[in-house]
Amino acid sequence: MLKQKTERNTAQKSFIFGYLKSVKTHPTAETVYKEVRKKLPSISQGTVYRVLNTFKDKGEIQVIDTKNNVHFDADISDHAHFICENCGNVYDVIDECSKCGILKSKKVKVGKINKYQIKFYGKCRNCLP
Amino acid sequence: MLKQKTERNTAQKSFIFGYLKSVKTHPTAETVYKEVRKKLPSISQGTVYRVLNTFKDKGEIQVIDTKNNVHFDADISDHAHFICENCGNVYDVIDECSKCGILKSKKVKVGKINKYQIKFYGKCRNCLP
DNA sequence: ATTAATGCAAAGTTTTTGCATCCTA
DNA sequence: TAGGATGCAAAAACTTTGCATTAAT
Repeated sequence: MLKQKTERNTAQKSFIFGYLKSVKTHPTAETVYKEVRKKLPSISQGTVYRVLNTFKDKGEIQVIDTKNNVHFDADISDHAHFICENCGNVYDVIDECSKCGILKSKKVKVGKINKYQIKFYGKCRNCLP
Repeated sequence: MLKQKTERNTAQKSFIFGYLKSVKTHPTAETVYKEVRKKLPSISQGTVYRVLNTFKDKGEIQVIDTKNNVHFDADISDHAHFICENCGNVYDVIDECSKCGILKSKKVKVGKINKYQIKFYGKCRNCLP
């Protein structure tokens, strides 16, 4: 019988997850590192990457890849993002997609859908002329 | 008056674009390199990356980021992908989303949509039990 | 002939990882 | 006090870039 690893709570994990939960800005790993380091100066980049990957693998956070960066989001509800092609900011656009039947039914021909992510690209209101 | 750069046609560009157009498998940069090299043994990785980026910037191909890889797709119509969480394969699921009014209207509150990309995650039929 | 594009290799960027140490349970 | 997690730094992985050369127009 294999021994079960028991996960431990650490300040690093708490601060990282707490920070991600507190913002709606979809920060990058580097931003997470910089922000968390303000409260926990000893934290290392390696730990930030390790913890973010662990959360991702457990499905507790989701990842949004854009042209230039990898963003993290502690809101794991199926939802959409709007990525400004000008400034690169990532915005939530949850409501606008809630009526799509296809997404709700979660069935497609190629397989069984577990989750989905929609990305809209365009110019955000800050960057429109 | 500034001089206008005129783009030139090269075998490298033709083979890369032709290969991307010929497949429905959403290959990675490395796969593009390996495949094109079969026909054009002298091509370099740097050129592959440079050409792929140029096509991307011109909007002639699109990029699909997944957990483990960056995939390229010469089909630039707004469409959805299904990413198998088991084998990592990327499939097109165009038809299933064509009825979503939100996507068609291309308007959201945060800005003006130029294009969109939907990613479904799950297990493909090959990987279902 | 010009000069855009390539091949090559070096450099840059981002992320992962080995290991000694620390600290949670 | 056992072993999971961290900090550190080195390494890996991936992508970009400078430059001499090639080749498209």
